[in-house]
Amino acid sequence: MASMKHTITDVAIDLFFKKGYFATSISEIARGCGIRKASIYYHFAGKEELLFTIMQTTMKDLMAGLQAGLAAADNTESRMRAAVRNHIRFHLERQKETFIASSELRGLTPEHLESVVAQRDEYEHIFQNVIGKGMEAGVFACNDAKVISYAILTLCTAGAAWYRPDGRLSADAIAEIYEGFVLRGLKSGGRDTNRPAELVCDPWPI
Amino acid sequence: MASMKHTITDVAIDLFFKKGYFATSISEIARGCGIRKASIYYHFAGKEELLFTIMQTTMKDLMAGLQAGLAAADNTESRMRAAVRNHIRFHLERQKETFIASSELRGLTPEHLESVVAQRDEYEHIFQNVIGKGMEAGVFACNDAKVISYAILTLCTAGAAWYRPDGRLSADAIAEIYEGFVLRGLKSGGRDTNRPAELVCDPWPI
DNA sequence: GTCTATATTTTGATAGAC
DNA sequence: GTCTATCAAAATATAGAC
Repeated sequence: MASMKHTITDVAIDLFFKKGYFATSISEIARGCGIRKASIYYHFAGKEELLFTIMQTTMKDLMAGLQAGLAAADNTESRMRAAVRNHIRFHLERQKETFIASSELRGLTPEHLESVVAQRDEYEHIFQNVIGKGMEAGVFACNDAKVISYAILTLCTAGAAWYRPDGRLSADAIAEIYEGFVLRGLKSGGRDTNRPAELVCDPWPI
Repeated sequence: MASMKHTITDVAIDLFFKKGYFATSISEIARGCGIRKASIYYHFAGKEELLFTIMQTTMKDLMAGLQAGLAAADNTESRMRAAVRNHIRFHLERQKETFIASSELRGLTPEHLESVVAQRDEYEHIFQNVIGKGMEAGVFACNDAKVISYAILTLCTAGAAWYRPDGRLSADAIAEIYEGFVLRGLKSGGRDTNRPAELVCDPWPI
């Protein structure tokens, strides 16, 4: 059932995750698939195209999860919770691909880099919009939405770097802890809204 | 004043940060220093020793900053604030080195990896101790101190990946936003302490 | 689709002159 | 301390048989 193209992708994901993109050779990927390295070039133009394919698929699926989560939520807080939950869960459940997608951008050609960064920017923009709406509504502490979005996104993204599927806590348990931590951090009413509103409520001026 | 050994280290930090450890060659480092690649080997045993030196120095300085910050604070909250502030500020101000230290561990020999991981574990342990004390005292929401420590540490560490020294916000401004976000996330009294205390107050069982 | 064989380049590292 | 010269190994990628 599994095509060789699929097998190559899976082996590459495994090796790129374990050793890194630059430290992984075409020969190793071929060995993992039980074929010779020349055969790889029948399925992919080269190592970089393999990396690009992995990243593109990952970003597409990540975005789809966000859209689905947001569509099912009807107020600012539940939308934010859905966004955080999707982001952290996706990064734990598809750990290898998400880790590659966030750490191997330097392996892409300029054209492919531009394409993946565009996908990432679109995703971030939606995320920042949810945060910005919450700040405008006073549900979240007024702060710099862009920096806060980076904080939340990278926080979850880094989960792919330390998570162990056979570890003490399940992905669900971690997602619940993270969701609580992030939402508390966002909430207004605390003593830590320590900057004047007119200075920091400026979500997207680059 | 600057010795060649120092110059080599600086050039290597620059290139490892920009291109990654595996994608950087000894020739490139030599070119950046204005010498031939063979001369590098007079100062360092090889590329890996260069990486190890960078990482070791970075971890030592990071630890020194934490110790100094904690020594100047006298209660749980201010100790936590000092720990977070040191961590985020260090990762922004010494962006290149900290980025390398957190993303190029796979480039180390097993012996050197063990050494750096030991330094990192010691650092994490101190950090987790501050969090654990806050939870015991009821100052922080009772939660899994280990996971929360990973959340906070990776959150700040990732700052080295997106920070731009010439960007809209200074390292100080970002540090203040992060400190507020993290402390709010930690505080008890919110509605998000959603797990039984006896289950989650279990800081260090691996 | 996969193979063998090979071209080309580059790598990390060493020897020995100066 | 830095150089020239060189080595051996490994890399990506291609040509052409089957």
